[in-house]
Amino acid sequence: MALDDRKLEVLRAIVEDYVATQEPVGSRALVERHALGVSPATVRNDMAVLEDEGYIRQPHTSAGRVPTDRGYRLFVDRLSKVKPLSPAERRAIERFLIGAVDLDDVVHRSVRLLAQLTRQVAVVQYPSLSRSAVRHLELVPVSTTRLLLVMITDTGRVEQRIVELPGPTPVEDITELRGAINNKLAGIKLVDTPPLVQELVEHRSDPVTNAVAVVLLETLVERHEERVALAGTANLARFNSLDLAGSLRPILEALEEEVILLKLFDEVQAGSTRVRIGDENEVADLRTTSVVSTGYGPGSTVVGGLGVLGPTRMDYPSTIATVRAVARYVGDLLAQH
Amino acid sequence: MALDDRKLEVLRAIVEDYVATQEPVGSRALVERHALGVSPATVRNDMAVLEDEGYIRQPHTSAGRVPTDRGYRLFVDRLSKVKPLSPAERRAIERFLIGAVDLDDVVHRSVRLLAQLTRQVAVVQYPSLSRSAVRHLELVPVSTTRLLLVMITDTGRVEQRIVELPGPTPVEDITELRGAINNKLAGIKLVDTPPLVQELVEHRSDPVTNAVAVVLLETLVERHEERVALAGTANLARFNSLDLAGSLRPILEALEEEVILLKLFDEVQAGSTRVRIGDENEVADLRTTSVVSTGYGPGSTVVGGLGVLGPTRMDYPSTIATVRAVARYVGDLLAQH
DNA sequence: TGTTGGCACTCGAATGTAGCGAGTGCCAGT
DNA sequence: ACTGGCACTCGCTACATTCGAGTGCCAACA
Repeated sequence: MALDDRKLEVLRAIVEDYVATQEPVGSRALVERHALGVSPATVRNDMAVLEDEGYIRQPHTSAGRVPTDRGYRLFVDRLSKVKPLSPAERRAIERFLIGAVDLDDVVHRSVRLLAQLTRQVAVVQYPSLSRSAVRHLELVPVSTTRLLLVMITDTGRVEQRIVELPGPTPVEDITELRGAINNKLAGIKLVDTPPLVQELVEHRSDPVTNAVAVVLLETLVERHEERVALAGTANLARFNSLDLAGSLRPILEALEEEVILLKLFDEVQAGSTRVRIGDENEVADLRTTSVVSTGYGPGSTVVGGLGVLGPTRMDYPSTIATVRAVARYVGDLLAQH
Repeated sequence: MALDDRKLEVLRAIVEDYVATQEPVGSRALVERHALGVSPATVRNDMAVLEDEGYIRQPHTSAGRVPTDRGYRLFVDRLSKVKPLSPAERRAIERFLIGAVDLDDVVHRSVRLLAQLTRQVAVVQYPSLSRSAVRHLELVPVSTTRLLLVMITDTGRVEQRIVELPGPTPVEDITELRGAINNKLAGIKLVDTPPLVQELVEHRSDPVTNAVAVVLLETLVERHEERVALAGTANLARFNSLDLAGSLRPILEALEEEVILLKLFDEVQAGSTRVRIGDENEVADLRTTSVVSTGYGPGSTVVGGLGVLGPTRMDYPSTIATVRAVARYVGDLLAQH
């Protein structure tokens, strides 16, 4: 049986009320608060259908209805209009991000901002190394047999590693090698660098170049250096006894695993916001939560992801709007920088 | 009335049992589990005295006794011997820390290790900039009017800032300036650098030096760049309903404030472990918790602090032992590096 | 066919009552 | 100074009762 307009309207009303009040919503309350133009009895019939179709359910026999994951999904896909941010929120975003001095600062500020605006857990991925390009590589001698390799990317990220040299090496050699490396790699996307490093090694074939190249390749390739910032875990405690009953601990544990957090941004795209509701999450411990994520970057490119995580019972329209807005601002900021 | 030996013994038994079972302990249970050599009635008399003195209290009239903050304090000061780590724990520490590749890695690994071993919230402060010395300063041109200033400290920490130059500047000038700066500052404790930078500016007095010096001073002086790593917040959820009843949220909030975390390490010293129990904490939101902290650094110097935070009902002897052990290992690691 | 009012029914939450038992404080005896 | 005994307290659990929100169903109606 297809759902007619009124049934959809009923579903929307249920979702909105439940999100607002956090309590199962009954037929009477529904017709009182929403101008549905029909009696409670009619609404009850509609609700029975919605329940058959799996969009809502009853916690107990004599309670009101609560949306299921599937109900939220329908709501997000077809029933909700993205709620535009209030001017106050826009101002808050600008004020908060305007003073950022470097990349670290941008990331920290945005993650806190996001947590504050959505009152949920916020996650911001640092601009992904693999999606950036090399701006500059520096080799700094720290002793006669040790170098510090510093890589700066066009997104402002800085990575450093220690290189152990095979033996004492004059500074001039280092300087020369640095020149060669920069010539080869500057401006190149990180993904495209490894073959160039190989070329370099083959062409020069001396032990120092070799030693540097090994570490350099690690730095360029190793994805495990992807980093994320987290904020607002305290907001989880707000729900403790209700939606997330008892599952708080596993959620906190999951949030401490960088690997898991990175998964949230697996396939992010700029502009398109992704919503994963409850069971749609791959990570088992996060099945009681919803994740709203999107990509960000200068212009329409994507250098990283950001998003928020909260109970499935969240205010999707505002959350989505906020996540998008913050992503756009952060992207702009990176473009200027 | 002074507390005689047996009364102290009773207090110790109460603390140990309560920590182990998490339930108020009564006189009968006490004589059964500990070889006190006296009857429950005698113990009751002792307990009455201990209660008068404020070392223990009764949650309700007909319940057993629970240590107060003051009781824990006495226990920690006079009654507990530091429990040596098990070989398994020592091995775990070594294995966990051995593979660390850089400073970031060391800090991350140790904070996770600490959280895991103590099953509590762990906090590790990055080696404090103010306590380190300059190893090397690098100036990397990223465009004709922009430099990246990279500072490497002897603890392995790397700080970077962007410098906007007053106008296009030839690379040679930059190289020369770098040499001058390094001559002046290499090996100097950060605290002692500002006057030297002043000298440099006065001596050279050109606009480029000026621009660099401004940023350099910021980097050298600004304490707000102190950073901390956090792990094990999920462990807080274990206590939720019991010790920390309801206060979980404010605690999580406090833990998100770097400023507050840094306060935990305000006056840390190497070797001496500091224990702050309940009310002894300055931060109001942490009054239901205890903090065990110590300093670490190569040799007997201190470059940062680390510690754990948990409910006042914690296993102090093991926690203290673990915190100390990890601090020592991390210190050693920094010494090698 | 869709909508409505009415009504019996269900069941969770709240409230009240009673008994149990762990634990105490006190006291008299050794 | 210690101990056994005893009356007393009071939180906890179990059980019974009530209350009411909310439902499903049905017959009536447009």
